[in-house]
Amino acid sequence: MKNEERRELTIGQLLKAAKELVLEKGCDAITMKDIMDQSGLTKGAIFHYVKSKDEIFAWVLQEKLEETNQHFLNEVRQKPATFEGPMQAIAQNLASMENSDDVTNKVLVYLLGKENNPAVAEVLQKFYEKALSLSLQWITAGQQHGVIPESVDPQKTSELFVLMSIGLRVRSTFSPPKADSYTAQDLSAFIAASLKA
Amino acid sequence: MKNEERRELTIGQLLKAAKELVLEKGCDAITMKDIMDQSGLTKGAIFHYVKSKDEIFAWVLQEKLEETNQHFLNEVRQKPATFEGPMQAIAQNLASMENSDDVTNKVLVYLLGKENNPAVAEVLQKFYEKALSLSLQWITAGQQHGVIPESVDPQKTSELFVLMSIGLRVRSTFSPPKADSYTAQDLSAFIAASLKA
Amino acid sequence: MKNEERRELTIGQLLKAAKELVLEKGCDAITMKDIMDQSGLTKGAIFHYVKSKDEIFAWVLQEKLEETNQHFLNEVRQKPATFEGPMQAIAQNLASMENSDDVTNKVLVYLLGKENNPAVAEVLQKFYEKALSLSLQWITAGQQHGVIPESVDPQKTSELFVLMSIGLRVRSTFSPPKADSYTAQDLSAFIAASLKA
Amino acid sequence: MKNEERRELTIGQLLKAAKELVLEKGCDAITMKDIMDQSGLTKGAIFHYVKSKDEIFAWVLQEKLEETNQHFLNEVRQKPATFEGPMQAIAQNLASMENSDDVTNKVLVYLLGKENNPAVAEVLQKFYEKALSLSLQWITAGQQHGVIPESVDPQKTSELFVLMSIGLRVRSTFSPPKADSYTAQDLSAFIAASLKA
DNA sequence: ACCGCCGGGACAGCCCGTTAGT
DNA sequence: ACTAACGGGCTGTCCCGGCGGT
Repeated sequence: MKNEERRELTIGQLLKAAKELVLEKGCDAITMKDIMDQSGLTKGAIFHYVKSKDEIFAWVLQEKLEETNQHFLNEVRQKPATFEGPMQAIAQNLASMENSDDVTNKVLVYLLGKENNPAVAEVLQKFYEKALSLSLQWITAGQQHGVIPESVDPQKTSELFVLMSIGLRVRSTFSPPKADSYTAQDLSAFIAASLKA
Repeated sequence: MKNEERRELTIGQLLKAAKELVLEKGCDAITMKDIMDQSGLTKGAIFHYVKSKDEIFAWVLQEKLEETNQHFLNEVRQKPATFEGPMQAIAQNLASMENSDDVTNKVLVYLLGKENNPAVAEVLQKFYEKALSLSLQWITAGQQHGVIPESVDPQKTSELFVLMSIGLRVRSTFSPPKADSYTAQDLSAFIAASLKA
Repeated sequence: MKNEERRELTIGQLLKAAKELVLEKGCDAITMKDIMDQSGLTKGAIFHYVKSKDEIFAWVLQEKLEETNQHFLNEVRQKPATFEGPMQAIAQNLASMENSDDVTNKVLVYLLGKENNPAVAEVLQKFYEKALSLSLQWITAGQQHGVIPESVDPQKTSELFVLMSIGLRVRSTFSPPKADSYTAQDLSAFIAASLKA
Repeated sequence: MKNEERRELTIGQLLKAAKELVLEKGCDAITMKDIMDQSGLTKGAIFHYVKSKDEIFAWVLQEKLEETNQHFLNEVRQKPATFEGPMQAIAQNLASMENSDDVTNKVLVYLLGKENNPAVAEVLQKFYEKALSLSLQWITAGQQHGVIPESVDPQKTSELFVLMSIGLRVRSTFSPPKADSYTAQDLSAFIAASLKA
């Protein structure tokens, strides 16, 4: 299957170039020419796979989404069912959300302004739902193992967490970290407190 | 001053047209031509006042910001220092944040992707700080009047609220309201609870 | 020969799709993608048979040309050598030439703008010569049977007829039929008169 | 009126470049870059005046149309009301119609394939109607001066002539002149004969 | 031979912003 | 203050070549 390989390779090049450029100059300033130069592909090759420039970024987000998903599935399997184990993973994840150089943050915020594009809207939708679903999984798992009290409403609580995490991501792109900001660490503490109540 | 009047009039037309178009087709799809047609102004006239298209949207956000500010200053002056009075105003405001047809939400999310533009970055910064400042004012005022306990950390708490409100605004633009979503009402309840603790 | 059958089938699909699309949206607006979708063939399959998009239309014209040719050969064989018989066939043919929804007209006019392409030029040439030859055949046949006087110059007369028929075809594509237009019927009368003189 | 001058100048450059290129390589092969290079204008400048590439050619045809019109109005005023005078002008005009290097012929045939474009359709319409109207004017003028018999139907006859002239123009673009072709001269003779009958 | 997918690159037209002019 | 000419970068479309597979 030679074609299959080529396909994977090309898409890999494309996504790699896109991620590099996002860090270098920010989504909005990236042109197709930038992507062509960085990836070594031509316009024809790129548009063979995507329908618009924005769809490239949607793919990047999608990829990140799958990485996170994979990462947490591993976490769940390996770690024993303590409270601190998953909580540490969450804290780590939240930390990346307030990093203004995080590709996911930049791409997410860029795509938010492009909900017109159905492909973008779909990915954003998925992103939101996946975040929700992961959050929900942990809470219910925690309740099953008795480390999170039954009094916690899994649905509402996880939605609250996701809402705040979005706030964190968005803030990272325009607000420089300040001394007295509410940090990811604060949020971790808040979450921990909420789940013990 | 005749010139002053004309100036105000022109800018009024511009902002009015922009807001109408935002509702009609979404920020990203709006072109200068759309704005020209809708406002009746020519390109030269528009660029006489703004430096870029995005600055128009920045102005819209700015305007909304001032409206909100004005509105809440009135609230604070008129209402007595009870807990429920301001809380009602907050709840009302939160409700508009989850309305997917709210101009402020749409413009805010659009501008988030344009932080490259300094003028945009500045307005976003102001927007965030104003929201923070309003939140902070209420909490400290509440504490002074003894309706909010001193145990509440004003700074952190208001940052948490703003973070969540941003999450709410952002979610409105891409996630259709669902039956079991965490709503603005839930958030109001959460805030009320937090401030009584 | 299985291959032979498939070949015919594929080409048939291709031409059928092309003709349908011509009626639907006009030659100029048709893209390869349209043809692919309509015919169910892929690009590779199509380009295996033709060298360029325009060649598809050239084939369509060619096909129409052969149909007409076949039709008139039948006419000539079946009908006795009267004046009215062939004249009726001519009239019928002329009528289709002023139909703005006639595929032949549309394709012909489209190809006229593509004489650069040698394959197209060749088909146009053939088209013109065939029309001329048919016209010539009838006139000389008529003269042999004594229904058309010898005073008529077969060559010049048939060229005149073809010239006018081209005018008719071309006009059909851009001029809506008007009350006082020179119609195909008028042209039939003119031809009849010319051949009796 | 400085702007007016610039406007005229720019449009002049544009049309001149277009006409040169038509002769050089044929309408269909001309790209925007060709026109930009030849005219010295940029894409922005060109598209400020026209909505599409085809509209440039429509303008060329329009210009030619007006030239012809002007030319014949002069003819009509200067020449006395003999039969041979105008007939000579007609013959001259017909001669240019069978010149395969005539810009008008090339542009006309090119535009015929673009009737989809409303701007093109309009110009073609005008072209046809103007040709008709000129023809009609002469015939009726001739009848008033008694050099053309009343038995000639002005409307039908002029339509016939225009139809044939279109045929002549179209043929010029794809059929090389042959020894025994029906020439413009033949057509002149035919017209002369028709108008004396 | 036939067909499908990957890939290339020229091209049109859109769109933002600038500048000369009124 | 306002207008209109102009510049040119950018996206996405489109036709087609060519390899790989059947």
